[in-house]
Amino acid sequence: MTRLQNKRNAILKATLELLIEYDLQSTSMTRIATHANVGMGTIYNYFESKEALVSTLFNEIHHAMITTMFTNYPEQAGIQERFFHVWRLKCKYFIEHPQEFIFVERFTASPYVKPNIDKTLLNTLAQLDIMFEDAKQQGLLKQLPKSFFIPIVNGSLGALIRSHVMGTIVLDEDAIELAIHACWDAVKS
Amino acid sequence: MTRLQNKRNAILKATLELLIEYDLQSTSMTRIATHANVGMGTIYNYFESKEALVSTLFNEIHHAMITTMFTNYPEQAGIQERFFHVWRLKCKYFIEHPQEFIFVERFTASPYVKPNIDKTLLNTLAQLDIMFEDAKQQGLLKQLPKSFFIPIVNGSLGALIRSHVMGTIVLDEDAIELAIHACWDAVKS
Amino acid sequence: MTRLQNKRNAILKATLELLIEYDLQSTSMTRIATHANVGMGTIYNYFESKEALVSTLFNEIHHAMITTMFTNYPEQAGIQERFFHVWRLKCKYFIEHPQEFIFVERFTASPYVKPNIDKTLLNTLAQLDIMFEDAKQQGLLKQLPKSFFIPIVNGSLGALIRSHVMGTIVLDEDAIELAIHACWDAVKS
Amino acid sequence: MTRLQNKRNAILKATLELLIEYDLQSTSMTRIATHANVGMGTIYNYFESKEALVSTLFNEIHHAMITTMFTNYPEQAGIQERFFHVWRLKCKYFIEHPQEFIFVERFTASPYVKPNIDKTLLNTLAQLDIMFEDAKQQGLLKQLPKSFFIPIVNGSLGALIRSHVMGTIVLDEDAIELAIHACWDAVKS
DNA sequence: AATGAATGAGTTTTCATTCAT
DNA sequence: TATGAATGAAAACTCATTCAT
Repeated sequence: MTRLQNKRNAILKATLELLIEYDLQSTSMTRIATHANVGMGTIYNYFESKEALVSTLFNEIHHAMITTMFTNYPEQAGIQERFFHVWRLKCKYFIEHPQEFIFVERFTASPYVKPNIDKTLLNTLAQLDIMFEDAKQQGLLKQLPKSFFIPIVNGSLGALIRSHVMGTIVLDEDAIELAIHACWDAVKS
Repeated sequence: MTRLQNKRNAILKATLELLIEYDLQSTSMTRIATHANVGMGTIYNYFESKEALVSTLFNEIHHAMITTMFTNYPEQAGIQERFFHVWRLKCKYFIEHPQEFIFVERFTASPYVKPNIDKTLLNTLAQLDIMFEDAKQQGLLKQLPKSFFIPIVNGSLGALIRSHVMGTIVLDEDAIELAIHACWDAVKS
Repeated sequence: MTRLQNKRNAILKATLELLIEYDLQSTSMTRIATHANVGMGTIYNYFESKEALVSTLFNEIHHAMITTMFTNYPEQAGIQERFFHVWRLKCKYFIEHPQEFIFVERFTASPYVKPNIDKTLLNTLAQLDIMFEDAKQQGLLKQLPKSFFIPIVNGSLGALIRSHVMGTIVLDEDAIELAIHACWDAVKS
Repeated sequence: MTRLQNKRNAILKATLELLIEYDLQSTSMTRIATHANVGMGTIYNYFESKEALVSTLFNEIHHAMITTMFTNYPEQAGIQERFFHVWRLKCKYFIEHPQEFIFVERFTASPYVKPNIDKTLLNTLAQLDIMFEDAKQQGLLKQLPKSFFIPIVNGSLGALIRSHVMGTIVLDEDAIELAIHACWDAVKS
């Protein structure tokens, strides 16, 4: 079983590494197999098709990111503490996994990947809504529709992570705190 | 010449329309030609290759967006007026051109397109730096490296535009003002 | 147009020639293309898929055979004359086109080909029913269900043609007449 | 040994069942193994290759059919009795084994199967020649080359069996007798 | 300039067969 | 013996590009 998981993981890793550097079309199955040190046909023992492989990779990263964001989530703490917790972990996750960030950015909203968000994930994500709802109740937020807040925060931080990954800024721990603070200022009343 | 431009434009339009719905690989040159009501070989009278076609489309949209952003730019006005001017126009441009937005989002950072930012464009964009520099001089900005500000603002607004285009929020004129205001709060000290 | 038909015909001819000698699976599209003196992709300009190509070949031969059988069909003549006319022409058609015979035999009832019998063909074939119906009315036939007669005749003649094509018998014009006579004896009361 | 034979038979049965419904190429070894409730590699303990498996199946059915045809063969009886005996049993065999009929029809004359008619079988089949020779001696047959008679009879009956298996006619015991009678009329002088 | 049939390199995918367990 | 994951050769098919008209 360990061996099997190794093959599967090697294939996913190879796919990730190739796709952040090359085109989808020039990242051929043969190339992936070679890069993963695996026979070509082996990929098809683990994934139905190239599309399924790329989609699986996408969904696994997405899942890992969200799971990370809510690790040790202080459900009972104050708004700001919850706010900072979630986005701090998101930033850290992608700064530690820059390839995953590039990949997810590139394939979000691509017609090629079939997103597969399961119930567990949706339940987890519901915490964000609860947080913003609580914040609204306490009059902490700007007079904007609720659905505006996540894009505002996510958008800024995503763009900063991209800049960091591209090397145009350095997003260390201090900078992350300042950045999240800026996002908080953006949404707070 | 008008006829020729018509063909060229028809090809670009067809490419845009197909690429926001379909994959790069499944958007074949034949399909583009058919959709543009043009012979297959005709595309090659206007564009060197598929890559050149897609890159041209990308760069023309990019160019149009930036040109729009700085139309009637009040170079001598106050910081906030300049700040709002630029991003208001960006929002409006993409809300009026949702297909262009989707396309640009999808192909920014794709290894397939070759961005071609010319001098004029760079000069125009330099105005943003000037604005943030002026703002910093006047002590209006947070204590963050200068290169943080554009991602913060651009990221938020981009995400909001995406939400609007996807139909999860409505970004009308009032909402745009509020959103830019939020971004200003994010960067202001 | 002539050129185009030539390519199409060359492809069909090559497919026929290869399929009577080799397996379906070892008759690759590349092999067909080479044999037809045509580029590989060209096949796909004329046929949707390998399956479509083989099915088309099958249906065209089938069509040609039936059309041949009813050429100058003496609709008003006596039963025997009509009977001999049809089967004599079928025998002659396949003796002149042995490859077509082998191919049709091999792919009749194969799950691979999709038979496509159009209305015209069905109307033509209805003549057989009419003939046997007339014969029955005149009390010329054995006391057997009507649907037995065609298999009886067709089966015998088909097997004889196969033997001829395989070289174990010689089915010349005289032998054809004798064979059809035998078939007539089989069905006549 | 019984267990082993069971596996072998399960594999042959699975092959038969799949091949009458699906293509040779889409009837993969994996599919056969799954259908036979047997491990993939197990097939190769009993058969050298896919080709050997299919050929074996073909030859075993062929063997069974011929053996059946000559069970209790009344070597000393009159021509007609022998004639009816043989073909009656062939009809019955295939009506009781419709899958075998479809399979044999499909793979007779396929370049894929390697027919393997052993001496015993040939000796058995020689009885047919003897019967027709005797008939000829007694002046019972038409003035046709001897090699014409078997195709005439076999062809008709095969076509009738096919019609029965396809459901377009019903070939019950009475109909079989009438059909063989028709064949006798075809060959008799 | 406009066209689209022809092309074959390059891609995804299948599947018979092997072999370590 | 029985197994089925691993393999890669070989297949079908796509599609950017060319070029004769």
